[in-house]
Amino acid sequence: MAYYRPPGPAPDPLLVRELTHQQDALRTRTRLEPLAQEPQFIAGCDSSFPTPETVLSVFVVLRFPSLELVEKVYHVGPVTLPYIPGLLAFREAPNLLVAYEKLRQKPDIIMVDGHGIAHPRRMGIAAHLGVELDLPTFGVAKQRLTGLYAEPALTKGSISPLTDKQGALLGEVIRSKDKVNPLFVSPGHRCDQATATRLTLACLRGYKLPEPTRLADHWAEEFKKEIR
DNA sequence: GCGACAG
DNA sequence: ATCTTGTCGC
Repeated sequence: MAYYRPPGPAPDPLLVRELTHQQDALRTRTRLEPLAQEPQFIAGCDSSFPTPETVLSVFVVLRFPSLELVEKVYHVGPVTLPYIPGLLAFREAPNLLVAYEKLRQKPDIIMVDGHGIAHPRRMGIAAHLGVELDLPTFGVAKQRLTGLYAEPALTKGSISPLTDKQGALLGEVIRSKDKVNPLFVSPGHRCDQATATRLTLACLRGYKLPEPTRLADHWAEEFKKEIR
């Protein structure tokens, strides 16, 4: 666990202010609603950094609900921003969008690794990507960014709400496997909590991570070897 | 003022 | 995210 973080270079306050504004503008375009129809294809995506200055973005598409891998693509580009809590999307989304365009089989919904509305300004990378692609998205994160919750029971399938200080629902904390740290699931764009949670559970195959994210992670590792 | 802080 | 060995528990 990251109890202590070594002090990194202080991000430019003017840049942070500007990006925060852009984030608020994007937020006005988000829509939380149930899926129009059951998905036939669900995508997973992941970002990794082969070197400090290059980002490798991966997209995988699985047939739903069989979860068989249909397609996998990647794109390597330059890193343009350091990691800043709350502004993750500005660092990873640009390159992810390029990778997305390489997909021949477009998905009906995307499971993003990171948060959806469970974000300080309700605009985590899942919501951000959803708006820019105008496609349904939801986030599945391994760590909490914001919100309060009670530890869910240690058995697979246990769920407890993630809320803000006023009690509004931000997402759900889900135990995806017995006795492993829970996942933080929240809707991004054109999706609601029930859908995000239902699809996450439907994508579990005995591992902590649901298949879209797990396979995206796996292929990111493979592609990393391939590009050297 | 102090602590928290996705990937 | 990334670096990086052995080790504890189911």
